[in-house]
Amino acid sequence: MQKVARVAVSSAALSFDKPFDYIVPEAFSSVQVGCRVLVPFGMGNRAVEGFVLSLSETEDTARLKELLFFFDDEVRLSDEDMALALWMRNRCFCTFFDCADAMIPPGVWQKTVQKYALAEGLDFSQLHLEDKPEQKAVLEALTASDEALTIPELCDKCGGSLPDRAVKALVKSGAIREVRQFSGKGFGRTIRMIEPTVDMGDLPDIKLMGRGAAAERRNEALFYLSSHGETAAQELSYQTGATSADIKFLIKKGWAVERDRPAYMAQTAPDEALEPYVLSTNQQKVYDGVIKLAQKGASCALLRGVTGSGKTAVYIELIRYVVSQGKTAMMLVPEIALTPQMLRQFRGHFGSRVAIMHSGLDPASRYDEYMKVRTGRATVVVGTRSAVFAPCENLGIIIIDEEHENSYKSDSAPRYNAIDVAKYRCVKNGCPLLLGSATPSVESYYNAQKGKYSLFTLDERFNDSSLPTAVMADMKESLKDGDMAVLSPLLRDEMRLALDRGEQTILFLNRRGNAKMAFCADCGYIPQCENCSVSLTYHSANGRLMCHHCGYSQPLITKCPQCGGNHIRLVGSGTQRIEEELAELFPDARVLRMDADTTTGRKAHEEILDAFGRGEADILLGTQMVAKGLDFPNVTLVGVLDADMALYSGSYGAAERCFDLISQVSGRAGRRDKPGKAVIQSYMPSNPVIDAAARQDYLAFYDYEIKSRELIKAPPFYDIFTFFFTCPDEAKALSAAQRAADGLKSAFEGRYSRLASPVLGPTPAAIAKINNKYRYVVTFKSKDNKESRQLVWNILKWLSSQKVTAGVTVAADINALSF
DNA sequence: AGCACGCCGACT
DNA sequence: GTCGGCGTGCTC
Repeated sequence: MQKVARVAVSSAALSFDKPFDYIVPEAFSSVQVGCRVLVPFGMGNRAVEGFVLSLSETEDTARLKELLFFFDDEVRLSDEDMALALWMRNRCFCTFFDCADAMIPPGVWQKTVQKYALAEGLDFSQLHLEDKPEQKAVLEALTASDEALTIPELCDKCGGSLPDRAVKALVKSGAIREVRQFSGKGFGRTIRMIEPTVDMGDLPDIKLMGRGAAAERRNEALFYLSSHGETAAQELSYQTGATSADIKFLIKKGWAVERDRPAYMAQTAPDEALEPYVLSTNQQKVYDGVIKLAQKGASCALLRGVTGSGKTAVYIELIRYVVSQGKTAMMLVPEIALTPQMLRQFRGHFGSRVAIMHSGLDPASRYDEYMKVRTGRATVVVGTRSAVFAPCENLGIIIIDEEHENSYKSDSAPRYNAIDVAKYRCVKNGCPLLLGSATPSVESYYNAQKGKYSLFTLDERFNDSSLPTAVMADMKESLKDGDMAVLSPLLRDEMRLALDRGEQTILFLNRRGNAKMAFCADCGYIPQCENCSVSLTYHSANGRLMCHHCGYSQPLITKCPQCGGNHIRLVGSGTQRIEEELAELFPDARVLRMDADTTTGRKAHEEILDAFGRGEADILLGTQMVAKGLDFPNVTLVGVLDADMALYSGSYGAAERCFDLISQVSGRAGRRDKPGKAVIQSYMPSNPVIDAAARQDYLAFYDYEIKSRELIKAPPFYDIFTFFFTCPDEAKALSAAQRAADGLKSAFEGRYSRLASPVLGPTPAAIAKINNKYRYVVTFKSKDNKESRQLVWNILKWLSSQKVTAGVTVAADINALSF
C-alpha cells in the first residue's frame, strides 16, 4: 500500500481542472490535508504549486508521479476551509486552486521561483555552441552572474532574444540546472531604495542614456533622484514613469545605487482602553434581538440604521458578548471605511485580541495578523472583503457593515461575494450573520421583507441630532433662466448664509467629475492610453498623465500631437469651473480640494481632512470618498453637485448606488447641535430615485426599485450571468463570444429549455480594450441554481474544446458589477 | 495554459 | 537528408 495525496494544482485550466493523485514519498509522510505542495505536472514535469485536498492509500500507483516538495510551515487550510473552497468553485467558475489560494493572504505563504544556474564542472569546449548563439548567450549571462537567474532576468541579460528554448535545451543537455528559490515569506520583506551617486550639477548627458523614449525616462528619473535624494524604486516609477529596466540601467552605469530597507512594520502602540457602550433603548432592542438569534443557531439579520444612529456601538457590544462566550467574531467593512479612527476604536475595546486584515498591510504585518488569528491569540477580526476567509475557529458572529457596498464582490478569480461566503461560514458555525447599512441593497431588503432575514431598524439618530433637511435644486429651471453656473442659486444662497455664520460647507462631486483630463483647446484632442481604450487622467502629485488600468503614464504634454497647437488645458468636467465660480462668488472663502488621484495614498487625504476638521478652510470640494465615516461638527451645509450622474452607469445597480450616494453625502451635514441642510442639484428632480433620496425615504426608494428590478429581470428576481472574452486579437475575441452566444441559444432550445431566456451579446465591454486586450461580453438572465450553473460550466468546457477560443481568455461570473 | 509529439516545407 | 514550422492532444 502507498500513501497517495489528491492535489489541486495551480496550472490547471478550467477545462481540465480536477484533482490529480500523487504518491507521497516516505520523507514527506507528515504531509496533511490543506498543505501546500510542489508537484511535477504535465509532460514536461514542470514543478507547479498545489494544495492537498485529501489523503488516501492505494496499490494502483503505476501511473502516479511523486510529490516534489511540501511546505512544512504553519500556514495551512483547515478542513472547513477546504470544504469552503470546493463550495466556492461551483459558484465562481474558477479552479480549485484559485479558491484555495484566495483563502491565504498573499505574502503570508512562500512561493517558489524557478531559477537557473550553471552545472558544476561544466566544460564549455564539449558543448559545440558555434551554431547556437542563443544558448551561448544564456551561458555567458550565467557565467557573468554569481547567482542563479530567472527566465525574465535572462531575457534582460540576453538582449531581448527569447532564451526560453535555449534554456530548455541546456537543461536537457545538462549544461545548466534548475534551482528553486523561495520568496514571499512575510519576514524579512524589504523595500528597494534607489540613491543617486551624481549631483544635480553634473548629471550625465542624455546622449549616454540610450535612444528614444527610454533615454528620456532615464534622464528624468535621474533628475528626480538627484533633486529628491534617496527614493523607493516604486515611488520613482510612479513619479517619472521609469521602468524597472530603466532603473537597472542607471545602476549599471554607476549613476545610482540600490539598497534594501526593511519594510515598515505597522505600529502597534497600545490604544487607550475604552469602556463598554451604554446602549440606548433602540440599540438595546437590536442587541437583544441578535443575541436571541445567536442562541438559536445559524441565521441572517439585516440592520437598517440611518447614518448616525449608532450601529457601531451595537456591533461592538455584540462582539463583546460573543467573545465573552469564548467564541470568535468577524467584522467586515468596505475598503474606504477602514479608517485609522475605526481601528483605534476596535483596539480600544478589544486591545490585542483584534487582528486587522486588508490588502493595504505590508507582508510582514499581514503574516503577523494571520498567525494571530490562526493561533487563537486574536479572537476579533476586522477587515475588508478577503478577511472573510480569516482562519477563525468557533465563529460566534459575522458582521458586514455597509453591506450594500460593491467592494464585497470580487471582480477577479475567484469572483466570490463576501456576503455569500459569510453566509456559508455562519451556517457551518451555527452563528448569525448581521448585515448593516443605512441604505441596504435591494436584494437584502427583499430577503428581509420575505422573512428570510430578520429585520432590525434604527430610525433615530443618536444623541438627538436631527437628519438634515434636504432641498432639491432643479438645474433644468436655472438652465431655462439662462443660468449656466455649476452652483445653483439656491446653493449659492445657502453657502453665503453658512459662511456668514462661520460654518463649513462640503461640496460633493461624482468621482468621474473630479478626474482631471488634459485636452487641446484648439482641436479637442484628449490624450488616450496607448494600451487601453480610456483617456489619461492628470495626477497633480507627479504632474503626469496616467492610465488607471495598465499603469501607463506620460509627462503632461504642452503641444497637441494632433494639430500642433500649444493650448493644452486641464479639465475635470466641472472642478475647474467650480473653483473659478467659488473664487468669484466667495473671494474670501478658504477652499480645500481633494484630488481624484487617490493613488498618492491616504496620507495626503487624511492631512486635507484633518486640516478641514481643524477649521482651516470654509469649503471642502471632494468626492463621495470623503463622505464615509466623517464627522465634522461645524459642517452645516452639504451640496451634491451632480446627483444624477450615478444613474447613468447602465448597470442594474445604478439606481441603488445613486440613492446611496445622495443619502450618504447629505447625512454629513449637521451632526451635533447645529441643524444641517443638504442641497441636491439635479436635472431630473422628479425622478423617483432622486426624489426619494432627497427626502431620505429609503422605503419609497425600495418600493420603486423593487418593481423596476422585477420588470428588468434583475436581482433579486433573476441573476445575471456574464461570459467574458479577452484577446489581443479583436476579431478572435468577438468570434469566441459569438460562439458562446450561439452555444447558449442552442442550449436553451435543447436540454436547457427550462432556463430559456434571451442571450445578450456579443457586446464590447464597458472598457473595450485594457492592456492591448480587447474585451467582449455575452450575458443571459436566470435564477442562480444548480442547473443554471451547470449550464455555464458546460458552455465553458465546450468553448475550451473549440478552435475559435484558441488564445482567447474566457471567464464567467454571476451578477458581475462591471467589466 | 504549457508542453511534447508528430507530420509536412526550405535549407546544408 | 534534417531543422523547425505549428496543428493536435494530454496533463495523476
